[in-house]
Amino acid sequence: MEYNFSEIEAKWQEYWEQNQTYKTEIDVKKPKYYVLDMFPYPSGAGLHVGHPLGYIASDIYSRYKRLQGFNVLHPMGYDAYGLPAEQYAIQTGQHPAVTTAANITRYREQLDKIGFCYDWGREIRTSEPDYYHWTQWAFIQMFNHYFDTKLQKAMPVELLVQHLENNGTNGINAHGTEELDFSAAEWKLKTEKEQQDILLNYRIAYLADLKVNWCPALGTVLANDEVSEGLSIRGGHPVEQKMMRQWSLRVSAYAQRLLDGLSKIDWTDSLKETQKNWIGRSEGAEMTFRLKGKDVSFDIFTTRADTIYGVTFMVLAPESELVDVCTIPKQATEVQHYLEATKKRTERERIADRRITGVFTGSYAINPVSGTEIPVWISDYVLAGYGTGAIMAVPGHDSRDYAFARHFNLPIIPLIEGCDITEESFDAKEGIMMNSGFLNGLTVKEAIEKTKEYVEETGIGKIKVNYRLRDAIFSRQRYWGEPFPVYYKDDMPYMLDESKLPLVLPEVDKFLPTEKGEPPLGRAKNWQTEDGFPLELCTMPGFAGSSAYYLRYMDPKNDKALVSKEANAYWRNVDLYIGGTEHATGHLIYSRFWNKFLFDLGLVCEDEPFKKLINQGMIQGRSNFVYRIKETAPLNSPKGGKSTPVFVSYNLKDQYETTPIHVDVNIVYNDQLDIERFKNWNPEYKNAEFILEEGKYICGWAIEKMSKSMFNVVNPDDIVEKYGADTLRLYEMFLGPLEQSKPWDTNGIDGVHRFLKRLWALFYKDGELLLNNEQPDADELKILHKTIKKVTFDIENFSFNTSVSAFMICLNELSALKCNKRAILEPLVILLAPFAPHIAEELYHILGNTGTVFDADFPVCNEAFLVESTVKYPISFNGKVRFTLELPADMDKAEIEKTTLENENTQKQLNGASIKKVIVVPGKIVNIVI
RNA sequence: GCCCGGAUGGUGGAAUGGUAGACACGAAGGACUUAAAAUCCUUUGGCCUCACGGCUGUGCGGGUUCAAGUCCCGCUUCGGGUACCA
Repeated sequence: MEYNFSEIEAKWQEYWEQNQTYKTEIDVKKPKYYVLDMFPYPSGAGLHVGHPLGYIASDIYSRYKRLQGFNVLHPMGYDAYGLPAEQYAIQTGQHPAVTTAANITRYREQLDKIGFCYDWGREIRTSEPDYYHWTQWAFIQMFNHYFDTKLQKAMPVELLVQHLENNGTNGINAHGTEELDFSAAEWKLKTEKEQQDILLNYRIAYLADLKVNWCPALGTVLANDEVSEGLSIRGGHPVEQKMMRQWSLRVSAYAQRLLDGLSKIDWTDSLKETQKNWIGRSEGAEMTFRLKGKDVSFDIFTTRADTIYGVTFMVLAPESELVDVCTIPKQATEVQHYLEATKKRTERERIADRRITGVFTGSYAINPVSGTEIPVWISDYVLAGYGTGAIMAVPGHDSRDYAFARHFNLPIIPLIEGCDITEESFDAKEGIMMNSGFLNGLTVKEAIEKTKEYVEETGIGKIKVNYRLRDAIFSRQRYWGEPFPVYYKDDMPYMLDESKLPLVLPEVDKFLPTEKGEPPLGRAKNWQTEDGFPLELCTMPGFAGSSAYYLRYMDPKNDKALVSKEANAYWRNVDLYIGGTEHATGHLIYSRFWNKFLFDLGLVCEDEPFKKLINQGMIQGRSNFVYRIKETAPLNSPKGGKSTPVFVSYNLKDQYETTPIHVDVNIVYNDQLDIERFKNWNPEYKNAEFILEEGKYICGWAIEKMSKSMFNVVNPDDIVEKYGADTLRLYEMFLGPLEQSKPWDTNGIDGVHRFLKRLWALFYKDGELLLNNEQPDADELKILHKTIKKVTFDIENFSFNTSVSAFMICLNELSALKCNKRAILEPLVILLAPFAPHIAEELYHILGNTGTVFDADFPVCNEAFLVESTVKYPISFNGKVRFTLELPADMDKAEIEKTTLENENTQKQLNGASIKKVIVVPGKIVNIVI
């Protein structure tokens, strides 16, 4: 019997489905373990060989945990809303629901071939009404809550209304967009519309006029994490700043908790660091500056209050409300010109061209500490969105201020003894203060503390913590997303009653904005409530559906709640989450925020959604090249030339002038081109000629991104077809450490395929079953248990590449011993089952078992079999190993030293030299220093 | 600029401070075969040597240590993240 992988794999995949092997239910008798993959957006291109990397790793871990007796939740679903399907719909008129469904079918086929242990009974799709019901529901809760800064948690808005009725804004602890100030009496005098407008300032989901990232090409607003360097992440279209009334989520209120939570979770340091930077906590002081000659004062934020004596000018952001106040009539025209010029520059232009620009307002502020008068300027290097939109400029010790001062010839004062500021500012927080009044002689660190105290005591300011984290803009002017459960009355937003959920996405005739420029939902017929109030026209962004999907998997069919109390109490949170780093500042922040919000409401029992997180590395492509000799370019080329292209093999190409051309990696084997297939690959090369080396055409190669245009995309289906799913799974793991980025190179897959064939050969040879029931000897037991120990350790550490090599070593050793013993092979098969489930099932049955191998117990290492009676000591001289010496394992240090020194090889090496020192590490090494 | 990772044979990669290159690919040689595939065996970091063996070697330069790919300091370089964040 041969190793017929296609037959075996089809057979077991069918068995698993028929027997519901991976169906998961709550079982309080067993400990739970929740393994989650980041669910995919089902794109039209299907899966390439890089996509399943993380899925294979999580699948191995899930199966391993199950074999160890855990009740493992391992679900999968689809992030089904998204821009590409809608862009495609705009171009073709094809409804995004149709293309999305087709893509999902394709994904499912591809995933099924790899043999994953997902419980497909729990599948979710974010675009299904019974799923987005709960996305809409969560939004309503966010609208109905505010963030209490003292309790550091979400509280019902009714409590806030009570407070406003009794005390106005006095003593209020609500995180707000703006600081408001009114009395209880004033509150009561306001109209309902005015009151609603004020409440929007505090709600966690709120509507506000914001400066947003507007992408004209996509016709929508984008969140900060969807924009990079002024271009949209999806599609790379230019993004501009625009004021718009938009829904937002008050993520910034949770900044401190999002930061604190990082210390409780097992994520990589680099990912935590990325989130820390994104949250961007900075401690400093907010100080008040008075304007000279006017009864106006304004606040600035600084982390370097200690440099207050070095302030030589102030700078306002162009968008700041203070611009009007500060600008004197004489400067008005100039300021106006500057503001207009700034407005015209897009974010992208500002990044590309960092000119120093600015304009003087004509006003002077007064330094609250030194009393000095300092000019107030306007410049776009100060951002309206951070701090107070105004800064005190200390050119001596801030490089941006320095550049500005140099450009406009403003004074620069050094504040640190001995610092050189002739060429650049001295930004480091070190040294002894000077020119700084009461701070002179202190170190910078002392000065920072002293200034803080001073600021608090004198009341010229207060200690303040600022965060870089912005609220998440939640409106998208697109069709293919969750509708908001929102209607408008008198221009104010109101939530639909929860009984009206889900609010189903309506049909539209086209997926484009209306003539009036409204979002596509403006085309929907009867898009209004029963009472005739208009419904919201925007839809929710991509991250809406992915923020709480891990909760829904716990209880996917529940139509009363997102997740039942008992399902949540059992499954709690994700024990292991595997996915890419690209979600570090998007999904992984939003999910944590969303979960914390639900936690505050008492709806989920864990404060953090993902306990342990592993980022699998990117699989890069490995492209192949052929080299066309230049003068053999096609006839229609400007240079003319021969009509038949001539290609020269890699190692001979330097003898010619050549053009490298990407060639499909699927017609290249071990860098050798299949010439016949190449000729058929592109009609242009039908009659091509080849200059070969040693009868072969060898291709060049390069590591590039895996993409269609580079012809380096490898489809997992092709690999499964040719080698089987088990080989694919083993090979993906064998490529290298899970977290490292590495190129896919199909060369080398033969190694793991041979491994499986040789494993098979321990059971069958020439159609004869070799399996026997003989007692294993000590050597065989040692090989087995050594492997159990190594593989268990490696799985626990997610070092799957080394576990595959441990299996290979084990097999090499067993093959050498011609071991066909059941007592050895049966545990080995179970050990291998998480990695290569199909062949393991088959062999498990050949061993005479029934049912599934995944109901077996994972083998446990018995250390007794690993005990060695002797140790081979490397004997080194001055650190260089010269020979080895086999000594009894229980020999003590003194004895080892004595035996070593008496050894004739030692005497030979010493050659009469005197010994300075002998280091003996029992069980390890002997080093003789001469 | 700042933060985080890397850098080891022709290639992917192993290596709790203790014999660097496990395991695999590729390559070379051999066996089997009419031939090919498949399979099996041998060799495979570099240099010197018929050989025994020796020298050298983990991006570069220092250091700590009996002993450094591994720890420390200073660079080079590649990848990722992030940015007029005051």
